[in-house]
This record gives sequence, C-alpha cells and structure tokens, in this order.
Amino acid sequence: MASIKDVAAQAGVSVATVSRVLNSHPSVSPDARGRVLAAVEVLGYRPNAVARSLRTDQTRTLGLVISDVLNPYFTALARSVEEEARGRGYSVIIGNADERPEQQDHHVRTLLDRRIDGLLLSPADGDSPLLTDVARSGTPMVFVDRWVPGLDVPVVRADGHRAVQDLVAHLHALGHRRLAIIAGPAATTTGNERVEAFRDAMRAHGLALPDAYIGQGDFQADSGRRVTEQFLALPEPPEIVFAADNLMALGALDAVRARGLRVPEDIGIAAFDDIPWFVHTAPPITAVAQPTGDLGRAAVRALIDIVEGRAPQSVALPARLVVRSSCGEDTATPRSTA
Amino acid sequence: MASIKDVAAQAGVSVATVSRVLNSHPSVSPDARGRVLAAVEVLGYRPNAVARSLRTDQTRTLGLVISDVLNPYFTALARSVEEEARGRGYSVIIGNADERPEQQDHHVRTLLDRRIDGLLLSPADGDSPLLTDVARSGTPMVFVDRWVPGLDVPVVRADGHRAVQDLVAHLHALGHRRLAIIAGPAATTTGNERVEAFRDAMRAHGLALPDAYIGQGDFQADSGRRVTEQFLALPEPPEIVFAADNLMALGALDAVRARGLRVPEDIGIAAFDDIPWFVHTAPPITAVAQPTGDLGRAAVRALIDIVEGRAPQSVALPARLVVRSSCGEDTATPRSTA
DNA sequence: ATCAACCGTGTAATCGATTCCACGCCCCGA
DNA sequence: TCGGGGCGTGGAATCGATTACACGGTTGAT
Repeated sequence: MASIKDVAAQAGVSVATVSRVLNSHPSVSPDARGRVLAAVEVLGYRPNAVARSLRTDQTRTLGLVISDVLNPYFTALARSVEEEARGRGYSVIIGNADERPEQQDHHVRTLLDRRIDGLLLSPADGDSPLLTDVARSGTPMVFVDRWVPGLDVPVVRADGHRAVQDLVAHLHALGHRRLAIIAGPAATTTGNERVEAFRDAMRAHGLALPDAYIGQGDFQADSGRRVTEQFLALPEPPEIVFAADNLMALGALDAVRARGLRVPEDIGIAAFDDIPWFVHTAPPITAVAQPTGDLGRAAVRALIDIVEGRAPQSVALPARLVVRSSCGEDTATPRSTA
Repeated sequence: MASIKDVAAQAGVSVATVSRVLNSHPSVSPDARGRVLAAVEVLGYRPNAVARSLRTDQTRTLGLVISDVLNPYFTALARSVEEEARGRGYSVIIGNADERPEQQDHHVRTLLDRRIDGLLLSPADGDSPLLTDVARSGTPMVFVDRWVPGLDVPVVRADGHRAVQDLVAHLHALGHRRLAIIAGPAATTTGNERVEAFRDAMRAHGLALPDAYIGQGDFQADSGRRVTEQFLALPEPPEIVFAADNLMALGALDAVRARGLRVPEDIGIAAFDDIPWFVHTAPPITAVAQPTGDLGRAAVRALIDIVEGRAPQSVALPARLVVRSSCGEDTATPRSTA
C-alpha cells in the first residue's frame, strides 16, 4: 500500500508538501497541489489512519458500548449514534456487553487501548471499578439510557415519568386495578427509575403496589417469563403485567401463552420501549416509546462537545405512551365530544 | 496517559526491555521482569494499540460490513462474529450499510484506512467497483450470506435449497397450489438464489410459478408491503406469500392486515430467515431458519485463516424449515406411526 | 537601495511502540 | 590463559504521518 513517501516521490515534492495538500493547508502553490493530487490519484493513495492518529493523538473515533445487541432498542440506538457521528466526521466502534460487566469492561479497555476520542456507554448491571477510574481519568464520556450514580458524567436519557403516568391512567380507565411490574436489575438506574415512576403513578391513582407485584428481572426475555409465571401463580394474579423493557415483555407474552391464557382477555401486557415488532405481535402491545433516534443523536452531540472542549449537557427527552390492544380495547370510550 | 518510556524510567530499564516483558520475549532476567511489571502496575500502563499497529503493521481487528443493523438476522450474525473473533484475540468493527452501496463503500474505505487485518462483508445491492479493487488488491476478505459473483473471495453462506423444498412440500401437503414469492434485489446473490430454489421446488411439485407471482422487493419491510398489495390486487391472488427475508415478511403481514384479511385463513405467509419474534407474531410465522451463529463463526475462521496465511474455505451450511401456523395448521396430519 | 514581511518549500523532530544489532559479562572448553 | 558462545541489556532505526523551524526568493514600504 502506497505511503506518503511514495506520493511525494511521484509528485516530485517533499512529504511535508503532500501532507499540507492533504490537510488543505493554505500555503501550497497551485502547481504543487496539482502534482500531488495527480500522484494521489495515480497511486490510489489513502492516508494511513493509524499513523495519523499516532501523530495527532486523535482518532476521530467514538466508542459505544451497549448492553445487548440483540435488543432492538439498542440497535436502533446504535444506528442513530453512528449516523450522527458519521455526519460529524467521526466513526463509531460498537462493543456489545451482553449485560455482563466483565464483557463490558473488556470492551471499554479495548476501546481505550485504541485511543478512541470519547466513550458512549450504557452501563450493565453490577459494579465496575474500571468505569469509575475511566470517568475520573478525564476520558470524554457520556452515559446513554442508563448511568452510574455518583459519577460526574453527563447522561442522555428518556424521561418516562409522564408516559408511565399516562399508561397507568389508561389502564385505570379500562377498569384495571391490580397492576404488576417486572423491574430491571436493581443496580441499573433505568431499572429503578421505571419502578419509581410506576409506583408514583399508582399512588396518584390511589392504587396499591404490593411487593408481590414487583418482580425482579434482568432485561432479558427469560426473566420476563420467570417473573410472569410467579405472578400467575399468585392467589390473586395481577390484571396487567408491565415489563420494564421489550425483551421481558416478550418473555411475559410467552409465559401467558404457555399457560393457555389469552391477552388481553385473561391478562394484559404493557412494555417500556416501543419497537417495530410490537405492532405485529398477537395482540399488538401497548408500550412507552422512547425517542430513540433523538437520544442517540443528543448523546453524540454531548460527547463531541466534551471531545472538542465545549461544555456538555445532560439531556432528558420525554417518552410517550403508545396505546395498542394488549391491555384491552378502549374503542368503547370515544374521546370525541362532537 | 503513561507511555512505554514512563514505564522504562520508573523501572530503571530501557524501553526495549519493557517491550520484551510485555511481549513475553524469553531473554529478560526475572529481576528486570519484576521491576517492569511493578512499574506497569503503579502507572496503570496500557500499551498504545495505535503505536503498536503502526510498527507491526497489524491491528488484530476485523471489519464487518452488514447490510442492515435493524435486521435481527444481521445483528445475530454480528454477535456471533464478534464472539468468535474475541475468542481468537481479534476485535471487530461493525459498519452498517443500510442497504446503500455508497454507505457500504464509505465503511469499507474507513475500515481499510484503519488498516484492519481482514474484511467480512455482506455486499449490498448495486455494484461497487471499490469492492472489486479491494478483492483484487489482496486484502484478506470473506463474503457472508451474500456475495459478488466473479470475485475470487471465499463465501460463507446458508444453503436453502433443501429447506425451501421442504417448505414447498409442506405447503403442497396443506393443499396450497398458488404460491408467490417476494424476491430480494436482483443483484444480490441471496435474492436470486432463493428465487431459484423456490422455482425448482415448485417445478418438482408440478406447480406453476407465473411471473405475476414473483414480486421484486429490496429486503426492507416497505417493499414487502408494496409487493403484497400487488399480489392481493391480482384477479387470482396467491394462497401463500413467501418472503425472501424477515423484514419483507413483516411488510407482507402488514399489508394483509391492512386489507382486513386473516392469516392463515385468507392468505398464508412464510419467510426466509427465522428470528425470535416470529414466535410471537399473530400468527407465529413458518420460516426457513439459517444457522446464523454457525455462519458467523465459520466466516471468522475463514477470514482468520487468510489473515494468518492458511488456505481458507468457502462454506455452505444447510438451512432448515421451521413450521408454525402462518400457512395453516397441519396438526390434522399426525406423523407418529405408533 | 534597504529591509521587513511573506510565501512556498524542505529538513528533521516527533508520536509510542517493536526489533535488529552490538556490547559487556560470564562460563566453559581447549 | 585465551577465545567462543550464550545471555541480558540498551541504543537506535523504523513504521507513516504532522508540524515547527529554517531558508531562499519576492514584494512592497520607506
């Protein structure tokens, strides 16, 4: 592969001049520029990003560590992150933690070894001293979706309070009173936050949320299945199961089916995270939709702000309720007042 | 961030010795080794992968360019690729082409600029002279799932012939005769191959496959919707629509629903690619399942073979039919012969 | 006419690693 | 006693870029 020296030789100039042409430095004569450009063309020269990074101490690359690639929410996030970054001249390297702290740490370390300019992270459950070190070391860093409390790192996330309140209001209006929730891992902030929002909304509607109606999940389908089975085995099972993410909702759906029960007639299901597939399940699932694309874009902007020395901003974007039929139809209560 | 010089100073040895310790070169005294290791510990030193790559001319990184991150088939593939690569000491950088040749080329170029050791690619529709150049230039490269005919590049893919034959047999047994297919883009090999397999199977069962029953899709949900609408508008619409990938099947499902028709009573749907969600759709979808994990792993092995100078092998792994209820129940024909 | 400013260019240092080569030392055999 | 052969070590070249600095040649102001 041709190097800058080959180009310089071919064009009859020094490597410095070649470099200047390539970086559109002003003081190069049109003649030299032309010869260099021609040489580049002839040789099919492409600058070696590795060498360039070593010298300039910047890679124009962002790292993104997500909790689970198989979760459509995170792939949607990854896509918008990559898009926004590309638009701003950065590349993105994605690491998949699979909800395992060791694997998360592996990726964080590898990314740091590659001297990425900044790190976008949705921390997995379980603590990671590494993360604390990295945050303190001054590496540009932004949390997306989830975060680690106590670290001075900007967070870009969805605020589900309002949407969860809308959800509970919707369920209440449909006549449901016994609502249960499948929570995320206690150590993830989103896990807690969603439970809190739900608890608040329940209280506001004068509904009780007994401990038996709070199941511990881990954001994976299996845990949704397991918790739902426990709910169904209760002397007084809930009328609605609200899963804190889309995968657990899927597990819940499975468990209900396996019992030979129907949704929503026998039991209703709702989910945090809206994904394209929820339109096609039987029945279509009522969900709290996060503005995933906006989150990804905002996160990249915040991160690049840090990288380029500007003041970053934490962002919380509102989520919104998308009503479908998995908790019962509400066509019986028309809203029009004509 | 500490460099090898800092470690050398701290340990009171030269950088050469530090390097030798780090690369477990034999001729280093236990004493020196101990001091270096201690210094590494104290400084929290991590070797700069950029510098190392520049010197050694290898990055221990593989590039993976997939056609669409939002397609669960490709995320599953990406996951297994990353896993296998990690197990062998390589990292993976993923690029998402979004089925757009220019974006694919952008990623290929960026990956090459970063001097990845090898490239795993599932080429998008449309031709790309760049790909031909890269293949000819001797860059280690392997195609997964799709490929570009005429290039001397190993291909790792699923062979769907048998499974598609099983599918047609299954449909035939259920009494269906008018079967239609939503093809992928003509220029993608998988697109053609799946149509050919289908055509062969139809012929084997003495069934006609009129042109009107072959729709042109592009592997995206929208095209599935559009083509299905055309099928439904036919004087004699098909009894079954077979989509050449999972996204188009979803679009087909949408189109059928939008018409107020039921699946499978009014029209059946089947898909190439099996994904976890197909269990949860209404109704669960009959599909041809690719051994995605095995494909990813085999692809990485083939690529690393090239990178490390061994002879690579093209691989075709058999796909298999997974019968669900989207084409009609076949519980009426028990297989047991007890 | 003189000098400063400026322009285009090249030389060389530099980034952080790896690795070839040489050097000093010790041990062993002749 | 002397020489050859490891062994452990350090010096320095090298990878491919960027960039500070120096240099020669114009140009314009005084």
